[in-house]
Amino acid sequence: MLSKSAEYALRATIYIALKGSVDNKLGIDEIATAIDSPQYFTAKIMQLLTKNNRVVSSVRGPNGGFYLTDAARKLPVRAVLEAVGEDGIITKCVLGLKECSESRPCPMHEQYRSIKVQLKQMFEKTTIQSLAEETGKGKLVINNRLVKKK
Amino acid sequence: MLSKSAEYALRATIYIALKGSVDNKLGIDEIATAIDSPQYFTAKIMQLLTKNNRVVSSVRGPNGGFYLTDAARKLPVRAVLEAVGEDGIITKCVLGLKECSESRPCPMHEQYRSIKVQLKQMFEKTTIQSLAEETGKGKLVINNRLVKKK
DNA sequence: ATAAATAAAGACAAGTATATCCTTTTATCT
DNA sequence: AGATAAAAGGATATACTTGTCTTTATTTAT
Ligand code: FES
Ligand code: FES
Repeated sequence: MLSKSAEYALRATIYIALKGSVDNKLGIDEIATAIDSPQYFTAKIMQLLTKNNRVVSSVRGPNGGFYLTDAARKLPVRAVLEAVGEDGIITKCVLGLKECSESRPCPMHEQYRSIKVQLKQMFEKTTIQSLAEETGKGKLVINNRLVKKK
Repeated sequence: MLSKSAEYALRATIYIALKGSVDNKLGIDEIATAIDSPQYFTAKIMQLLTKNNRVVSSVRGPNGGFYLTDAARKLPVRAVLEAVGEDGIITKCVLGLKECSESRPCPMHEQYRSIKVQLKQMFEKTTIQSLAEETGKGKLVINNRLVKKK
């Protein structure tokens, strides 16, 4: 469905939204540990997310790290996918034809049409902030470790 | 969304269902040309589809080629995905967690739940035959060439 | 039986994604 | 100013996917 890059990018962004802030920036080691991802690879992906401050903000040096601005929190999840070059999932044809359109539909287009719309809406109407909020309040998980019992 | 292998497998299978039969077996060169796919690579994929006659049937030698049995025509599209080892799309978590379940939901699970069900149904309720029929009667396309004008 | 056609199988090449490590830059603190 | 902490950037390694080519096995037709 999504590439590893996209998966890590989404998990990392959600974690940063949940635990970080301007005065509590998160280090790459903490992030990678929290979301069960390979640290150095995740660092590379963060570079894509921070390019031009598009999604994630960062500062170097002591007490540096990653955080999200208020504006970034309002971005749709799709922004994360775009940052890692993975938004094909909401644009491409299931059968891999160059174009997906009503005027040139593939055999699965009819069946897929509505699903594609819903995928699109899921990634465009859901904001980073709303995902983080859900995660904060619930029993939602963002890594592969066992859920802690109370 | 899907791998190239899966895309070619689906396009090839649909084409064979549409144009082939026991007494009109299709050669790999014809198939690859028809669906705009690299011939040798497609041949490899056909080997996966014909393993144990799971989806596609084949015979070698003069007048040999690929075709579908009546039983195969009734298979769900999912069978093609399984043959190429690509059915993760209907089983895995969007965020790449090891498990996708109600008891251990990721932050996107709630939003994705219904889409996942629909994807599953699309691949399980649609048969190879029904796709071929749609393709046969309509203006549906299965390659990247321009649609012929009448 | 021999020849020819065709898929199957195997070996390899190229490209892309994933992962790790090392060096450089920048910011902070003393 | 100097030391230190942290991300950014670059170089490299590994694995997987995609694509090509050659050889082998099998079937059919002559
Ligand atoms: S043309 Fe294939 S999904 Fe739209
Ligand atoms: S747990 Fe992530 S989609 Fe179900």
